[in-house]
Amino acid sequence: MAGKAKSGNTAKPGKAKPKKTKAPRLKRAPGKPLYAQVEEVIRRRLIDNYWKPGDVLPSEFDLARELSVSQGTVRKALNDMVAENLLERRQGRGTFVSEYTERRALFLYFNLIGRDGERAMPVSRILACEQRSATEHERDRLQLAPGAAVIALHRVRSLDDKPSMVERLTLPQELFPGLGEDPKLPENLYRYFQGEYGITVAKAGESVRAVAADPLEAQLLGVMPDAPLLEIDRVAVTIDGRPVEWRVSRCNTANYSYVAERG
Amino acid sequence: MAGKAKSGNTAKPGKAKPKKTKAPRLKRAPGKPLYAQVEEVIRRRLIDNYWKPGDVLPSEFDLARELSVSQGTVRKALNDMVAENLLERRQGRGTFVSEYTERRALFLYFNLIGRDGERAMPVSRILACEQRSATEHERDRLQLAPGAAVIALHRVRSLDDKPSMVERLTLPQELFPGLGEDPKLPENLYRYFQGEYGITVAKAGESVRAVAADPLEAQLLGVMPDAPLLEIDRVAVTIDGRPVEWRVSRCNTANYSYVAERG
DNA sequence: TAGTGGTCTAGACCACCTT
DNA sequence: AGGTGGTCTAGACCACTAG
Repeated sequence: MAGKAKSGNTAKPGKAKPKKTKAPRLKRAPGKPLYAQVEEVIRRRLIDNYWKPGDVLPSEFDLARELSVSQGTVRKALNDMVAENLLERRQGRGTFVSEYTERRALFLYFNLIGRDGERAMPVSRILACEQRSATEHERDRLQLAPGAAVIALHRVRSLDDKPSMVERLTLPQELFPGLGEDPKLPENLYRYFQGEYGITVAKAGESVRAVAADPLEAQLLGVMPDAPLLEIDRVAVTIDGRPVEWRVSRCNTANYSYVAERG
Repeated sequence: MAGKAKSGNTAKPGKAKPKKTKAPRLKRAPGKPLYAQVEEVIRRRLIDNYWKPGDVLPSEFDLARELSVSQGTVRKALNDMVAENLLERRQGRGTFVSEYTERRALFLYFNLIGRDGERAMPVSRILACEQRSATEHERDRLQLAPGAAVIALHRVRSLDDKPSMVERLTLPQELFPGLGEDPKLPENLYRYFQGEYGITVAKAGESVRAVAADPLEAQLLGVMPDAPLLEIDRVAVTIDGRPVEWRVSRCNTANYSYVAERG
């Protein structure tokens, strides 16, 4: 998965199916419950891109037969993975691998909402894109080896036509070869990562602070220097926990606020 | 539940058990699944304080017999409520109503962490406490009728002995009679609400912005006026969705940051 | 009509905790 | 030893979606 991928497999997988990690014939005992083993098998196939976002999985009965467990055990495993947002189930249709729909991207990974409670889709303008050695801080956040290369993006995002966020993204160069060459990147980056590089972002940790706008940010966002900005520091990781993106956003929260649910 | 309660029933309920909303003998059909009806019964008993935080529930079999459903249906209902943080299950022990332990309070409702990743317990000092008519904004947040009275608290909270947050809390006076008279309130307010007033906070919604410190805040926190502060606006609600506390915290995030998980 | 997931049941056995 | 929740199975029926 490291080479010079970039295939563009948004729709049909053709016939070159990636490896299916063989049918394991699960047996109980090893300390782990059966349903956990079922989850591991399915998770592995998601990681290996054997099943891709949008794909439909075999039915509960088929999976149960393949893995030599009961349908109820498969059901528990699938429902657990639904709770993790990895799968979606639709009655009468089947079980699907979660996709990065606009709605989902907005709801899961874009948490600025307006005074009216509406989420607005941002519009981005790239200011700079370079490829260079990772700084120590970047290596730390992305778990990279010394000397590793990164792609660094700098962009401004507007909400309702008003520049509202300044973002700096750092990506491991090894995982995203050629990404910087594309002058226009789509707004839904995580879907692009999945479609172009087979990299699926499964979750992200965010830490938020208040900071003062530096002169450049102030100019870009049309605020006074030292105006308060909300800084969102996010590391996005794949299903297997590898960090694949570090993003620091500085937002003018005069008209928008960052939301979270607790409990 | 409105009177002049304040009983102090932290441990034993004595013999004056609150009403148990009778055994309903559930039957399938009304559009709602059986397990959802089981959840409603249990939820109602939590709301009515028939079962209080720390109490142990009857076993799955006993509940199943009482409600005339199968043990598996009760199990699904209980597990759903565990996912909502309302219940906790311990193998070999039983099913318990969630308590506001220090750990739980910190983990669920205190989301400032230090650079080292540690959560510190804050120490509060009350600056003012008054009882007055709710403003329009307060009535809106707490869903109060015009003319309703509120208790307004103003306090400073320190982390590692350094004043780090200025908080304004607004509580419906009707729900917390006599609260202002207690000169020293405990650090874990939500446990106090439960123990003294029988009011259980089940979840909270937060919205976060960056703001500039006003002169008073700057003085209290030892920062320059207009320094950037993180404003956390939280409304806490009970199990049945009634808002019971509005809290606005303004935090110096020079040494702490607000964390959230996404996905 | 056939196939899917959703609900519900009944029963077996295991792992853990208490006594 | 007895009781609790945790796992696993097998089978029935329902609700929804599709062709």
